[in-house]
Amino acid sequence: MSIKVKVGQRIRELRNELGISQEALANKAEIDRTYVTDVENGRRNISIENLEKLIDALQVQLKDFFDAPNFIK
Amino acid sequence: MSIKVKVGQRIRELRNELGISQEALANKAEIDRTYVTDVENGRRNISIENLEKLIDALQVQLKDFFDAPNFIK
DNA sequence: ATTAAATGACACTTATAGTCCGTTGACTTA
DNA sequence: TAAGTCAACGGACTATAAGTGTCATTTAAT
Repeated sequence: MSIKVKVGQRIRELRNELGISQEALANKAEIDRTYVTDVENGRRNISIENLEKLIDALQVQLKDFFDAPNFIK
Repeated sequence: MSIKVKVGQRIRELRNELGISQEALANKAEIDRTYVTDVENGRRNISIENLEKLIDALQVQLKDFFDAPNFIK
């Protein structure tokens, strides 16, 4: 599975834990609503700056974002 | 400090631990040498796919890459 | 002091990241 | 009936990352 898909799944997982919509997350992270949809569905090769914005909005540390079974090799 | 700079510093740190040149790392990750220079110096907003290539080449897990004082908020 | 390896700086093209407008369909509540 | 929220998706567009070339500078060894 590609890193894009893994990142998307993890973002969706954490967003659902927060109980907020894609649009709410997008607004919080100050990125486009349609872009969040694409990222969650593994269609975007997101840059580190936008990934940081999303992870901040999801209120987790970078290291904890990547501390999930999906990312371990 | 921006995430770009932090990522660059961390890559340089891990590369030095491995004791390899920028060019050797670039070859391992199948990325251009000058691109690695730019990333290490915080001049590139790297994508998750290229970051994964570099982290793989540095032989660390994503979560361990971000488990450094620089990245903790 | 000269050579060679390693790194830095930066301009440039092309590929694609990311935005903005909208529509559609599934589901929910009134 | 609607009327609202939400996610998925498309098309057109703009901004910028990817990728490369070239020359300058540093560093270490001879």
